[in-house]
Amino acid sequence: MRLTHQREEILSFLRSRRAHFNATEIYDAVRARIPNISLGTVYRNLGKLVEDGEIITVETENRSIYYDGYIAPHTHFVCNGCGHIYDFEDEEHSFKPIKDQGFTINKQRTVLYGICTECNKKNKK
Amino acid sequence: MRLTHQREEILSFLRSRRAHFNATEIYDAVRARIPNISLGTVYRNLGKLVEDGEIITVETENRSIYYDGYIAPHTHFVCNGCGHIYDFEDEEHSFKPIKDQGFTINKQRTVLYGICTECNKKNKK
DNA sequence: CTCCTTATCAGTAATAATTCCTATTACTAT
DNA sequence: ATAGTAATAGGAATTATTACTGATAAGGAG
Repeated sequence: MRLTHQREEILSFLRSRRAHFNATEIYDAVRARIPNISLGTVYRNLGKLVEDGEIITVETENRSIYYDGYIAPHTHFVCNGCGHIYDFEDEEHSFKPIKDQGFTINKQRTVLYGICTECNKKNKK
Repeated sequence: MRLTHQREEILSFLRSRRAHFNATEIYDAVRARIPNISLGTVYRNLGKLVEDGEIITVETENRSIYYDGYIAPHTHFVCNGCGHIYDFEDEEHSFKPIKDQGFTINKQRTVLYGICTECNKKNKK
């Protein structure tokens, strides 16, 4: 995998921010540094970076896929009030019964939905 | 919420099969019984049924949303070999640290990805 | 440093999934 | 029966993502 300028910018953007972005948001952010980058390039590189394990995807009930430069296993919380995605430590999961049946687990995703602390405070007022 | 013929057929189809279907598959299945039902109607009713808690959605790394008539909390396993989605019991999760911070959790989704027992067997041959 | 191969690029067209719109029909309560 | 509301079929529109094409540039060999 060649380390192109475009790929470098996309990866460093995702690594520099502990947040979750969809392809369009990444496109807009990277365009500030590479004005004529195309959306197709963003998608292609995001795909390659995921394949390579440099970043991960977060699938939620929202329509678009979010990309995350923080790749250690963790749980996501989507706030249905403000839409923000929060990171939390994973609780212990062994998935032993599943593995014992002969299933190979390569990837694990947990997404919680609800209302975050901030939005809960606002609602009380 | 009116229990229309269309809504009834969609719901009973999902309840009768312990499997996971996307909107097009449900459309095709229900069309066998209501030939002139429209895809828009299928989507609208799926949305209402989800809102009402009669069915749940499963978001995966595949592009389309899957709908599930089995609403008790459970974990999904997506096989990257055959594409089949399996159901498993949830392990115990308290999410206590998250709740203690003032977050309200309304919904929890865990999706595992890997290779199922059947596909593992086939690969060995 | 220069050449060469080939992955990658920008730009654009195509596809797929989902949502929206409009005229019409069905149900409910008066 | 009538008015008012909710749901429908059918199709158009939107959104997210992928595929295609000729041009460009990354990285290795000499």
